Parts: sequence; structure tokens; C-alpha cells
Amino acid sequence: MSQTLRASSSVPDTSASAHDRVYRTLRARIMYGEIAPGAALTLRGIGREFEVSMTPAREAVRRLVAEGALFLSNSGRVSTPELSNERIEELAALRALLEVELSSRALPRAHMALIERLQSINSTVAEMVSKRDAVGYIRTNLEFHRTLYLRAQAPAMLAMAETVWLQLGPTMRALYGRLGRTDPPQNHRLIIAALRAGDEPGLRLAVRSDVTQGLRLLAG
Amino acid sequence: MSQTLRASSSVPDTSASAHDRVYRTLRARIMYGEIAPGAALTLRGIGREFEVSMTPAREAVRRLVAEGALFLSNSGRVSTPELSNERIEELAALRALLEVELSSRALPRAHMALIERLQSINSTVAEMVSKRDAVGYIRTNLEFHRTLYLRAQAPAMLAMAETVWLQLGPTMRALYGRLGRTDPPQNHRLIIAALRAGDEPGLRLAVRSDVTQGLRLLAG
DNA sequence: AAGATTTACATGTGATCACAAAACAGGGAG
DNA sequence: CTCCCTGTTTTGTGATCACATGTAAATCTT
Repeated sequence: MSQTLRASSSVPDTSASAHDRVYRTLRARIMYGEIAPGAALTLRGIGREFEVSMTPAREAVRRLVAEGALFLSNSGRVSTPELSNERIEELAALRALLEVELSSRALPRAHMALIERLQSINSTVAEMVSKRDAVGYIRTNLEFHRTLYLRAQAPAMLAMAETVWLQLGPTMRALYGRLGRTDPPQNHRLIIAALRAGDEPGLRLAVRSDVTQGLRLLAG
Repeated sequence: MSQTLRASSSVPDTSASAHDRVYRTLRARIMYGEIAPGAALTLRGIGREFEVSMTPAREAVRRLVAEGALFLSNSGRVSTPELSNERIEELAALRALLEVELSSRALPRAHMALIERLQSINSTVAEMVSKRDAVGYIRTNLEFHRTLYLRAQAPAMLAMAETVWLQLGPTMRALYGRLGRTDPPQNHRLIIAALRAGDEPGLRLAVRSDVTQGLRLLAG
């Protein structure tokens, strides 16, 4: 009953192995802030939830630890990381560095269809903000950025940016939970405007502001 | 006979778990270009070499795959990656992005002792070049960069840079093997001079040049 | 002799087990 | 009430096995 179907579709992304399913699910949970910082995970608990043995659970956890999404204590216990303020600022700087470059590379390839799609996603972001849905906000916000950066045709750079998102996931949840304000996605509108105008310096500035905004309320 | 000694030394960095030892050894081999691009690895082969079972070998390989150091085929076979030219250029751009920032952050903290240490490492680099020792060259060259970037006090950023080095490892070996020329580390001297003068624009330019130099001979 | 087919081997995946160590809870001494 | 000790439970680690699959070698057919 274990090995079901194998790649019935033509796209190669369906790996369909057990540890990959566990990995993807946990990764999404962490990236989108569904797990609080410092929450503990156990291999047997993961195996129980996904109805697999410890082996796939271990591989998924190892992979997430390698990506910085999970913290491994000295005794081998795994938990989602509690980041220090210095670490958060450093990761925010990394976001700025990578995503400014990605947006700059995406700019010449950003046609009208992409801009309309970004606007559509942005309205969903606003909806999530009005509903106070932190997880939904993080998810659609990152979808906004990912959609833009995909046009950069730089998969390695995008993968690095997603790794940073992953490391910030639990912390972002805690942040946007603390910040209950209905902050309209103003920077996103600036990004869209800069894309429309073909204004590269403006785009870089808007992306940098959007990426580093939510992290200011820590150092203060 | 399995569990032998456990942490006889007092330093806490010796995790002493089997998969970590395998991981570290393989990582060093890949990063320093001791394995050619496209070389195949097997879990049982790794286990035989390190005298462990398949389990630690699997975890080490998974971790390296997660970091992009190894390529996982559709059927699960692992091999060191053969990078396309686009991928190499993208990774070089990433090196430039990250390492320019790291050097810039290290500049205000670069005292005399660090500069002398960099000069010492640099003489070893020159020695490796004269001996046509590709692996030794890559190792000491990266040690030069790592020593400088450690002063930036940005561990996440440094980890990302090392991940890029890891992904480029086998390719760098192939590149510097093809390029047999005795290229003196001229850019390194520019870096040291800029550090001494406190010249940040010069430093950024020198690091960017050093990092992207060896990759030009591909696009041509 | 060349191509296709079948057989044999090698390899990755997941499950299960034994073991050591860490976390936990409870009870007793001060 | 607090601290320490001890017994119990939980948890990670590594080894081994069964199985499916992919690869390669060998055999057969034409």
C-alpha cells in the first residue's frame, strides 16, 4: 500500500516519496508561521501524524535543519528556532540583498500579465490583513514576492531567498501576531507602480522598504 | 562494538555522531574540489568507507542534497552536480552579492592582526598556485575569504556564502584544472590594500573582481 | 552480428529493533 | 518550601532487514 502511483502527470515535481511529503508539509507550516518559535517536534510524533515510521520523519527533519528551518539542540531534540534580534536583523538584511537583486532582474521581463497577477494577489493580501489572518497574510505576501521573483529566471537566488523566508517563518508569525494593526500593503503598491513605470531605482527602494519594514519594531 | 568512545575532548564542537563525521568529511571533499562533477556516490559505498551502516550515510547525503552540494536523480541516485553555464553565472553573481556585503561589514573591524593573517594565508595561496595544487589552492583561497568574512559578525550570511562555495566546489576543481596558468593572487593583494587603506568602494570592487574572475572563461 | 528481451545484481526506501542518554516526575531529606 | 536524588518514560541514533525499482549484463532471436 505504500508505493502508490508514480508520476502520472508530466511535471517532474511529484516525487511522491514519503519523506518528501512530510518535508513539504512541515516546510509549509514553518514558512507560513503555523508553528510558534520554540515549539518542540519529535520524530515519533511526526511519524504518528503522517502515518509513517521514524525513518522518513528523520530525513525530513534533517533536511529542514540543514536549511535552518529547525533548530537542533545538543542532545538531538528538534524545535523551531527562537531567533535573537541580531539574527533577525541579519536575515532581514539578507532578504533585502537577495530580493532587491531578484526584483531588479525581474523588471525587464515584467509584462502586463504579471503586473495584473500581482495586483490580484495583492488584493488577497489586503483581504487577509482585514481578516486578521496572520497565516493567510504571510502566505499570500510571500506568494506576491515569489510571483515577481520567478520572472528573474534565477532559481538558485530564489531558492536562497526562500530559505531565508523559511528561517524567519515562526518569527514572522510571532511578529505579525504582536502587530495587530491593519497595515495596508502600501509598499506592494509602490512595487507595482515602479514595475509599471520601469523605474529600477524606485523598484529597488520599494522592495527594500517592504522587506525590512516589519522588522524595525524589534530594535526599537 | 558500535558505540565506541563519546566526546573524550572538552571542546563542544565535536558532535561525534556518525552522520556528522560523514557529513563533514564529504562536505570538505566536495567544497574543495576533490570530487569531479558528475561522480556517483552510493549509500552502501559511503557506509563501507566510513565503517558505518546505511543510516548515517543516508542522513549525511540528504543534508548535502539539501544544501545543493549533491544532485539527486529521479531514481534516487546521488552524484555531484554538473552545473550549466547559466547556473554557474548565477552562483557567481550570488558570491558577488554576498561576499561584497560581507567584506564591507568586515572592513570597520579589520585590524592589523587580521590583515597580517590574510597576508600569511595569501602566501600559502601563491605557493599552492606555483605547485599546481588545485585542491590546495581552492582550500586556501576559501580560507582567505572565510577569515575575512568572519570579522563581519554575520553568521547567517557567511553560511549562505559557504553554501554557494559548496555548490561550486566540483565545478571549481574542473575549472582550475583546465586553467593551468600560474595566476598570482593579484585580486587578493588589492583586497588587502583596500583593507589597509579603509577604502570601502575599492574593497567592494576588489572582492567582486576576485569572486567573478575565474568564471569569465566559460561564457567566452 | 545487431537489436531486443530477459535475467541477475545493485541501490534507494521504509520499517522495526536494541541501546544509550536525556527529560521528567515523584518522593525524601534538609 | 526548596533542593537533590532516583526510578520511569520519552527520545534520538544506528543497525539490520524486506521490498520495489532501476541498471547492467547476458542470453536469445532474427
